[in-house]
Amino acid sequence: MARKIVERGDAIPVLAEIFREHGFAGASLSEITERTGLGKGSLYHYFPDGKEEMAKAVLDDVAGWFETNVFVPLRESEDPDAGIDHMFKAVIRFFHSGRRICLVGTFALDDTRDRFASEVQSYFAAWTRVLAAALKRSGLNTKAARETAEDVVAGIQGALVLARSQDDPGVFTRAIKRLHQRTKVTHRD
Amino acid sequence: MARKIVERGDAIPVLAEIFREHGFAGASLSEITERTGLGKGSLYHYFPDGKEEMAKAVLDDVAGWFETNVFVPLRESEDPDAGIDHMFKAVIRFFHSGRRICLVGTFALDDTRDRFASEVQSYFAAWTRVLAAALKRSGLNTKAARETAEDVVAGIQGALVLARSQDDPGVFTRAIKRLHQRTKVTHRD
DNA sequence: GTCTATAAAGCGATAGAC
DNA sequence: GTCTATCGCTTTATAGAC
Repeated sequence: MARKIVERGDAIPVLAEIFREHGFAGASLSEITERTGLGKGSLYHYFPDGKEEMAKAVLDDVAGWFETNVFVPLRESEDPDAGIDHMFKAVIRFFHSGRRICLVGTFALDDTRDRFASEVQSYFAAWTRVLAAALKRSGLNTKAARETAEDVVAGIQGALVLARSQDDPGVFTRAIKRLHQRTKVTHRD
Repeated sequence: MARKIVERGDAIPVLAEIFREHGFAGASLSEITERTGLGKGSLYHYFPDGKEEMAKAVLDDVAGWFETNVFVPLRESEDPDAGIDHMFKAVIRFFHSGRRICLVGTFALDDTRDRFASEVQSYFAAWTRVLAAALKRSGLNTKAARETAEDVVAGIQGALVLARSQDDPGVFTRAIKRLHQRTKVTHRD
């Protein structure tokens, strides 16, 4: 079951899942040693600053994933709509169709945000900015593009909350479909 | 500064704020005794089951607030749009214009949800259901009403996440305005 | 690099005096 | 009802052998 941890990087996905499940405060080193299979010695060898450094590494990893799988396609697709299609597909995959929550979103809500303020801030700022640029290229004016981008990014976060509250991933996938649809409709006002 | 705690009910708002700031796992009894001004003796006298009972009391209080200030107006306004207007005003007030996060939303995201599954579930289910009924009365068909209600409730949650991530309440208030607008526009498809 | 042992502090919760 | 003292446990983190 548990994949072998042979280097620092192998631990990151496991750490990410633990932080998602328990939040930063609720994630304990004892569970981390258990699920990574690394003793405290190894853990502090790889992450000298302990839990905080582990969370930073996870946030870095998430940022990298979004850069590669969401932002680059959004920026570089010749057809902006294709980039947006790609984003929604990546988002569904990343959040396991609504069964997995957004780590950065959880961190944003409680006082964990203050610990990782710049990481949390730039994750959502980058996402909104890059999506707005794609929407603008697809024909929206500057204001409509920014507003729609905020609505979509917030809508995704809210859909994750709602889906988990109902223990029903369908809430997420249906919300995503509607958000996707809204990016295709030309502004009418 | 700190209001005097003379009975159990007086402690609830303080507890609510502490859980909002730190989440369930991050809220410590030492901070709770400090900020409520109640010693552990009094605390366990009022809440024999400790932290879990405190959180339950807070969730109860939140549910009651929404029942009175959101659900009743949504159900009983002769003009459904007036009820919806009332809801958005109440929401802005409750979440301090985006400076305060949703306790139930935070609880929904990590494993705290499992502890308070039914409270978390019914909070969002009730909100969505009552709002959908109002939207239907205002002219939307059943499906559109349910979808719009989900989009609005999720949109509010997401806007809280986004606003806090950017440390900018304006993100919340602007998103609320757009969500409110969407409930007024007749369905066009 | 990885382990075990351990430190020092904080945790939630309880007991019992008043 | 409120307090202090304390229990037993877990926490993060460190030290030092291998």
